[in-house]
Amino acid sequence: MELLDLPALLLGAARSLVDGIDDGVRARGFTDLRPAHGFAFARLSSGGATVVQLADHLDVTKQAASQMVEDLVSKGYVERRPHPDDARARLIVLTEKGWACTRAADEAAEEVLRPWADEIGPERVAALRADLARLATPGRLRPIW
Amino acid sequence: MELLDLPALLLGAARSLVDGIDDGVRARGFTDLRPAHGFAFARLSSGGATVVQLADHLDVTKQAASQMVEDLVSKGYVERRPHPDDARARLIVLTEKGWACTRAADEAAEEVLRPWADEIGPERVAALRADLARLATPGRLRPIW
DNA sequence: CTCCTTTGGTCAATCAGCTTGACCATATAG
DNA sequence: CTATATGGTCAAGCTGATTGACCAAAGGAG
Repeated sequence: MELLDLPALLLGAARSLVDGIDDGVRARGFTDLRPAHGFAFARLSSGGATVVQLADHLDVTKQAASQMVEDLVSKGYVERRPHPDDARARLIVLTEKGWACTRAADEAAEEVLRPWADEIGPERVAALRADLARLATPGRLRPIW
Repeated sequence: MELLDLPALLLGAARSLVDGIDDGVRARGFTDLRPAHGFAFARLSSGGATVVQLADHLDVTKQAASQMVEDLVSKGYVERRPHPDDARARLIVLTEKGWACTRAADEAAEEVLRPWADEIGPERVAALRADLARLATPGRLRPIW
């Protein structure tokens, strides 16, 4: 059993997926975003997050996360609100534009994955999900590009 | 069926794998390499390649590939030989050190993948391989980080 | 309550890896 | 033979990250 091509295969699949979704998002009019922003949106879409929480989720320094937030604020996707419990912190939340983009990303992901999922069938999808989860360390997601 | 977490799952698995292999390679004494170098080595290990071929494989510009080759030459992993058929071109080939590193990477990959493959069984591995291949565009591998 | 340490956040400088643009040498087509 | 295409390098610049310094508010210990 040749295992050694699995990393390349996995990477290739991940990249196709991410690129496909990114294309779909751009096609829906959000042309000033990178895939990494999508992972930030995913974190922000459940009640917002602080810069530090975002940094932790993206596995970058808080400075990098802060720069990204500044970028997203200037483009109108998120806004900084005072944190309800901590006067030092700010709660970063999606704006309406941010939500619209999130919906567009969900549509794009569905569009890319649906034909593939239908082709291989639900039980294979479930198996793949389980096997991948077992392979991944419980650690965090790093959006790499 | 919730498909939308698959990108993150895939990315997470790919990253665990790549990081695990990278750790193994470092543990074997090759501390001055990044994962991207591994993908270059994979291309070079089958008879060498020109800078342009390498650039194509890595999906970067030929300038970027050239810089990477220069880096690997200076570290002793590859060498530039005159190309047998084309006086403009140079054939980039692995040195003995480059081969040693390639073997180390294979060992590391085996070490990371074997327990997981044994756990889920060969038929699941085969299914996963097939499903991933179907998901990936025939396009090229991009080593992203 | 006051001190001291920890934590959230930003500013500034720097770095690594990649891109674009210009250029040269050789190959190849007409 | 000339003209264009291709392999490769040099140089400059950009982007997304990093490290380091710093400030303000929080939280624990006396």
